[in-house]
Amino acid sequence: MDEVARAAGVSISTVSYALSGKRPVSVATRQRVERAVADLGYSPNARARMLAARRTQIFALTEPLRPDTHAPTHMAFVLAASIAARRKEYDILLLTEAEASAGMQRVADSGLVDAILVLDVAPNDERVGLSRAIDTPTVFIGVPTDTAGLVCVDLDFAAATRRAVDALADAGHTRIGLLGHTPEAYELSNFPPRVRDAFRHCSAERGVTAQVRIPDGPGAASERFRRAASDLIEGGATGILVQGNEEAHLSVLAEAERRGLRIPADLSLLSLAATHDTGSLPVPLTAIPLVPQDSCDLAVELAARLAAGEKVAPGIRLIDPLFVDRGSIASPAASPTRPTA
Amino acid sequence: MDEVARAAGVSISTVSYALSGKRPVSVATRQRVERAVADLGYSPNARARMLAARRTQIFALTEPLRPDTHAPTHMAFVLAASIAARRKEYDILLLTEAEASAGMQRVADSGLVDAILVLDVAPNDERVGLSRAIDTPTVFIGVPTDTAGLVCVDLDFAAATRRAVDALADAGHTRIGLLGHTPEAYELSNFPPRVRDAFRHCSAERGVTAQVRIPDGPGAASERFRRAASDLIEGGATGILVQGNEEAHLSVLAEAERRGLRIPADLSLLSLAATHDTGSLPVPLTAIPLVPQDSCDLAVELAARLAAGEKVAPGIRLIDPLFVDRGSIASPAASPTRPTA
DNA sequence: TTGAAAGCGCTACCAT
DNA sequence: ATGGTAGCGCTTTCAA
Repeated sequence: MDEVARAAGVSISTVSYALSGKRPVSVATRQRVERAVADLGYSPNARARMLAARRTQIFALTEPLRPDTHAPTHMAFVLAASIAARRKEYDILLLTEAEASAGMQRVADSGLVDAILVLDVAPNDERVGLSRAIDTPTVFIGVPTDTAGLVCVDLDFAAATRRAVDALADAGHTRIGLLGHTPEAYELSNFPPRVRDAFRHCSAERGVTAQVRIPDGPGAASERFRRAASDLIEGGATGILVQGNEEAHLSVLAEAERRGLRIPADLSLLSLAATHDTGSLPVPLTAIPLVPQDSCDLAVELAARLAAGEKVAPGIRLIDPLFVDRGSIASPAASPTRPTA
Repeated sequence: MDEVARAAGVSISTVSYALSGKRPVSVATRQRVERAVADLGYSPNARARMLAARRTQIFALTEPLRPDTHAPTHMAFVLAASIAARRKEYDILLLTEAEASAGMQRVADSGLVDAILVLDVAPNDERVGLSRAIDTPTVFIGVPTDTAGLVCVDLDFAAATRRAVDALADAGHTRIGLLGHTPEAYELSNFPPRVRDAFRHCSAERGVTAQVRIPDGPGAASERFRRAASDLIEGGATGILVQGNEEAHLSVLAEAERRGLRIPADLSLLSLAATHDTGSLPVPLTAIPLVPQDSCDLAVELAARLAAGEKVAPGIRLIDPLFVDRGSIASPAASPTRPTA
């Protein structure tokens, strides 16, 4: 930087200001600095900047990354967070230690990062308590049980579920089903219970009969999904809300095909809170998707503000659900007799 | 740190040495320092340490993360790299920008990281040229076409393939098949061609008839895999080397079941270079796996040495393949007439 | 609009 | 075995 200053015939502080723009610099001077920078191939030293500015321009992203987690979904969130962060001149440091708290504590204590983004939030997440104990601002992508004092971001699952129930009820369905998540997901993840409860609640309000079927029992995952879908259809459901990953969706479609049910003529389907592309399935599905980029954009926005020292009111920021119509919902078949396998 | 020094009644440099261990410190002093550290809840400032020590204890991990990449595999490598790095006191900074080179250039120029790990290496990867132009040490996990001057780490695919061919040939198979990767993988990834060529070469050497079948044509991925397996069996292959992800493996097993072929009595199967657990498939498969942790451990080891200023000879470090016998290989059925669908 | 200089909080060299 | 101290390469306050 010293060399740049000499080459441009200005002081070192003027170079700093010319580059950061934190102080007005005359056009002539700025150009001389820019030329010197280009000529010398100068680029500022991140380490020195970090120490002097007291910020690293790095966010930590904590994600336990258990072996059983659904990789594509997590990858989507990591990618989305990374993209959002770069837009605001931040880099992402990955924290994947077995004990999620250890890494968080470490980067907080050492001042290695300006803020922490918490992914894959469990209802009773150990990182919740820790975030209250450290000085580094923390933003949760997902909503744990106890949110006191926390900054959380998530899809508005209640609104999404209501919208989904309404879509089926509006089309005339009176018996609707929810294909649930796996039993474990109700323990480890934060939103499945919220969706289930909202589903029951909204269905009651709309006066439609609601069934929830969890994919459990023996067999491979696809078999459990298929069986769950089968049970819902047997139970009289003419419209089903499908949750889960691509495999779950494919299994439901496979079961419909097995029974010779056309979509949406014989069976209405709506994908709820999926992160994969439900438009490229064998039968494109109308969907209320969970868009990682939306959550991550907002989370990064809040993290950046907190890192800049701005006050951000604790609380839960819910993202409005998006409704993507792909024509997989219709009125239930007029005839009560429907073809079965 | 100043406070700790005063509390312990020593100089600030002694505190530094007591904590880093870079200079012998008497037991008594060390204990006084440790007490002071504990009492004051002191933890060293990472930013200051970075500037003074001229290293950040951070490795960049560049991974394009295209939407079409197989998420579970990439995730496995990211996790493995993270674990390996933490063992050596390094953190991982994720670089996933669309133009992989931009991020690499940036962290190199600013001195933000001590070394760069390159994942998902394409045969003609743009990061190869860049790595030669920057000062930051770089380690490739995968082998590009032009490796001059590079430090690369990878599974010894040639040895793995030879071992696989030998296993089938030793069991008495005279017609063996290779279930190839998808056509795109041969362009974007670096090892599929190596395996294919080694397969043909080794088969010729062993005097066994080799068929390679690429899963292409219409239909879903699983359908293409199934068809490829079917073609190999129709072609007379009594032993098949299975590559690819879990779906590919499942498809081959499904096709075998469809034809009523028992494994290994009627058909021998060997999984080659898979990153998922081939022991938990419906039929556990004998395998020569690709173990992300092995590659990442070695890569991190080399990166750490380079970061420490040690000389590391450029070149390709190949990892010895592991052979995991799960009993899915047997002698080919004595009778030339085998049941077919 | 610009410059001078005091840090930022450590590391590591030079002493003793 | 320990202490003093000069940087590391920036940012930012205070002055002009």
